[in-house]
Amino acid sequence: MKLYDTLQKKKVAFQPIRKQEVGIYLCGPTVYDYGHLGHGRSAIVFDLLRRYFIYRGYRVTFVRNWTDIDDKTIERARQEGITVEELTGKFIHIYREDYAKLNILEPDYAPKPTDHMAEIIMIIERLFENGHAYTLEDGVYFDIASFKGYGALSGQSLDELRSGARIEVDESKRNPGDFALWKFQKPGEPAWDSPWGRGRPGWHIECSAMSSRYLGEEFDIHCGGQDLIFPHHEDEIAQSRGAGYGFARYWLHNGFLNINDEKMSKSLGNFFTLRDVFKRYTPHAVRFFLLSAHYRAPLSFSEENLQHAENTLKRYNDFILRLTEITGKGPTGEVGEEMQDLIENAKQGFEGGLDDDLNISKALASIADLIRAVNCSIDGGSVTPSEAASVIGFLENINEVLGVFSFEREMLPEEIEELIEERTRVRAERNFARADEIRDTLLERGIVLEDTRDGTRWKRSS
RNA sequence: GGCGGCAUAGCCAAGGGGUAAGGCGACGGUCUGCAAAACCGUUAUCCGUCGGUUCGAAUCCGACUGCCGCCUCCA
Repeated sequence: MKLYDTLQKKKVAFQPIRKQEVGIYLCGPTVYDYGHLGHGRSAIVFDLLRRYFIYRGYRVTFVRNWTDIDDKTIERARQEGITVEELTGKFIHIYREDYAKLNILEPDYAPKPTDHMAEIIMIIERLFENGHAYTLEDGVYFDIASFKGYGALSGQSLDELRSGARIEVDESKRNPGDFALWKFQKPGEPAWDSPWGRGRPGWHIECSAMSSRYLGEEFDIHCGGQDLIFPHHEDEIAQSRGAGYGFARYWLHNGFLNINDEKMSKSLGNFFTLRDVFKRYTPHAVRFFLLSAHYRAPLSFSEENLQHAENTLKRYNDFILRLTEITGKGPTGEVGEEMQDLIENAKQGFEGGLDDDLNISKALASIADLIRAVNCSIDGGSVTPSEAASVIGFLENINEVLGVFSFEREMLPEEIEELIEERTRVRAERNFARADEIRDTLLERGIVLEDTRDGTRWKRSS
C-alpha cells in the first residue's frame, strides 16, 4: 500500500511498525461550534483510510481528539454564560451525532486534553530537561531554534519564518516562531496546577501528549487537514521529538473542501454545517460526495455536485435492489466462471485503486464496470440467484470500506401493498387509466413504481 | 515576500512518454400499454498558454498566465 507522506513529499510504500498493525492519530476539531462540511471531509477521508486498513486485515488503533480547552472554547463559553465543560460537552455530543450519520466509525480513543493534564505536564518537563523549553512572564515556550530540523514538514527555514512572520512579534520570545507549551492563568480562565504555575496547555502539546499516551512514543500515521501542517504539526514534531519520542512515521493531510473556489472555513464565514446539509441531502450522499474525490485534492461544494453524488448512489442502490430481487428466488444455480471473473476484476480494480494512496476514482471506476456488466447480464436473464448473491457479497465487503450502500429494505404499509396489487390486477385487465392513477397517487406519497418482467418494483423517491 | 498545490469535455474525474478510464448530465435507440429502470450508441483530433527535449508529450524540461492554500485560530 502506497501513501503520500507530507514529510517526504512523495508516495511511499507503507511499512507498519508492527506487522499487520497500524496506529493512526487524527487531529480532531475544536468543539466550540457546529461542525461543517470541511470537518466532515477530514473525518471521512481518514475513516476511509482506517476502514481500508481493516479491510486489508490490519489491526487498527484509531485515535481522534476533541480539543476542548483553548481561546475559542473559553471565549464562547464566556459569551454564552456557561462553563467551558458545558459548552464542549454539548458540541462533542453534536459532533458525534453528525459523524454517526455520516457513518464514520467511532475512534478507539477520543481523548480530550482536559483529561490528560498529567501527560501534558510530563512531556513539558521532559522538554525542560532536554533544553527546549523556557519560561516567560505569561507562560512556558518552546525554543524552536533548539530543535534542529524545525521546518522540515512545512518546508520552511527558520529565517524564512522569521522574515515572513505577519504577526506582531513578542520581543521577549527567543524566536518569533516560539510557541506556548503552557499558558499561565488569566482572570476568569479555567486552570490546572503545574510545576510552573497554574494555567492551561498550549494548543499543540495536547496532540503530542495524547498520541503517545494511546499509540506509544512512536506510531505509524498522523493525519489532519492541510491547514494543520504549519504550525500545528510542525510544532508537534518539535515537541515530541524534542521529548525524545520517535513520533509519527507518516504524515497524511487532506485537501480542503472549497466553496466558490475558496476554502470553507469558520473564519471566512462561508461554511455549511453538517446539520444544514443533512436537511437537503441524505447523509449517505453527503458521505459519498466527500469521499468521491481524492483525499488530497481540493473538492468543490455545490448543489450540482451534491446532486451528482445523490444520483450516482441511487444507481448503486438500484443495482443492489435488482440483485436482491433475484436472490429472493432462493439460493439456486451456479456461479459461472464469467461472473467469478467479473467480480474478481472488480475486486482487483477496487483494491488496486485504494492501494495507490487511496485513489478512490480508480476504485469506483472498477465498480462502475462491474455494475454495467452485471446489469447487462440481468437484462439477458442469465444471472442466477447464487450469482446475484455473490455480487451482493462482494458489495457488502467493499461497503465495509465505503460505507455508502443500502442493503436493507423496509416493509411497506399494508394499504400501499394493496394498491400495488390492485394496480397489477387492473393492468392485466388493461385498465391503464386506473393503473396510472395509482402510480401517481403513490408517487405523491414518495413511492416510485417500476414495472419489470417479473412484476412491479417499488422504491423510495428520494 | 517565503513555502506549497492545482489547471483534462456542459459538470465531476482517472491517467502521467506511445496516441484520452469511469461517473453525472444531454441527445438518439432497444425494451415498456405509457413511464421508470436497465442496456446499446453519440457527446475532448485533444489535456491553461508559449517554447524546448524526443521517432513520439496531456504526460519530461523551461517560461508565462490564471486559481487556491499555508506563513495568524482553522479539518
